[in-house]
Amino acid sequence: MQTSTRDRIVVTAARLLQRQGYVGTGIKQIAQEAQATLGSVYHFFPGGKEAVAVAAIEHSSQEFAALLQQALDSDPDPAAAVDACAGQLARELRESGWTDGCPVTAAALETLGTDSPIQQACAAALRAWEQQVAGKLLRCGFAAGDARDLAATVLAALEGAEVTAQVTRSAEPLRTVGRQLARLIRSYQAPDG
Amino acid sequence: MQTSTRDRIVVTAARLLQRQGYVGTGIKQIAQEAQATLGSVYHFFPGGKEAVAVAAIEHSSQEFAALLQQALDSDPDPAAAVDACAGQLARELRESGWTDGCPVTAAALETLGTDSPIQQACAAALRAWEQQVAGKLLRCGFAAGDARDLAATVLAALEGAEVTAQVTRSAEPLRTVGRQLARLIRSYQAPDG
DNA sequence: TGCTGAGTAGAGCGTTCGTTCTAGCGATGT
DNA sequence: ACATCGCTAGAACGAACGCTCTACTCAGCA
Repeated sequence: MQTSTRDRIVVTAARLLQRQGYVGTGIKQIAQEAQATLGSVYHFFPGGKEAVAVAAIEHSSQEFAALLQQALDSDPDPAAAVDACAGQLARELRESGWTDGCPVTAAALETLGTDSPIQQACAAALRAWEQQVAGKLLRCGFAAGDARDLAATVLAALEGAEVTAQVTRSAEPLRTVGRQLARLIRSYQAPDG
Repeated sequence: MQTSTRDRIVVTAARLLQRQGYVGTGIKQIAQEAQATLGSVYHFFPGGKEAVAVAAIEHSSQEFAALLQQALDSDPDPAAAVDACAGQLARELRESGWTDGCPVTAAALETLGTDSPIQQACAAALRAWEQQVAGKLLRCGFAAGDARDLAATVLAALEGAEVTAQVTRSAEPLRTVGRQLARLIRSYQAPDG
């Protein structure tokens, strides 16, 4: 067995959470698709379903952070990098049949009223990704305030575009938003920025 | 009894769907909170839970369309109108304790893989809202292509900002995105647009 | 007075949920 | 050889799920 049972549970749970949300994903389904048994799940995660979900979200958070960093580093120009990032999201979304969107949105929306650790994990993921974008902008010479505002906008727009793309089963929203975000970023680099 | 039983079911289902998603909302909960009985629900909606959800989403779609139109009409300048729209969303979100976000996102994300009527209702709602924004831009003299791209970006960004605002329990993402969207729109009105 | 049909009321169906439980496996240490 | 321990395996629990079903109320009408 190449991967450990625990890892298989986390990875499987992450994928299912991404596609079906928290309530829509059952512990038994996770165990079955991870080729583990119920006993194993509760052995590694005595905290039950919620603990599995938190571990899965943290896994997804780091996994996407790596992809995001790679896309941001792909071009020295931040506007082009953000556009590339949107393109990357569009490509992966299409390849997955429009099912694998943002790995935390679905779970986050379902646990909003509560102050569950799931919600906190999702918030932490969003904050970390935003920091990555802001860091790229800072390194490119943007003012701190501009970098913060732009990073928040970039992340929100990409998030929304991904949802729209999933619902309409089209890559166009992501492509369009990528172009518009690039334009917005460049507007700060213009002479009268 | 002022409102009809059917209307109470639809309105209650819409609110619950918005907050808890499709899977997280039970038929019995809808019936209870709507002060109706299970028999009444299945009397008015022989299609069961799915039919209730579709009716609720269509209701939410029209309700939000009215609010959106009102915000868009509040200012002749499209950039200011979009910013006002973001502000309006931020205000309502805070007043609801960060629970009442986009009325279709949660339900849409849960039914993505499927081709259920719920997913189609959500897609129709998004398309209708985008058309409203595009219409405003067209009326303000924007080129058709620009209006379409901007409308898609505005809607995606607002959608994403609302999710971010809900997860972080802060109005700032919506305020920031509103300002940045206004800037983006104005960049098309500049002399070298 | 009795019929009809819309709407109300809720018991109960089979299924699935998250969780707990006991039993057992195989590798390791002594 | 034996005990220990990490892990696997799945039966079983109570609760909740969506849905079906029968019984009931009550207004309208001849």
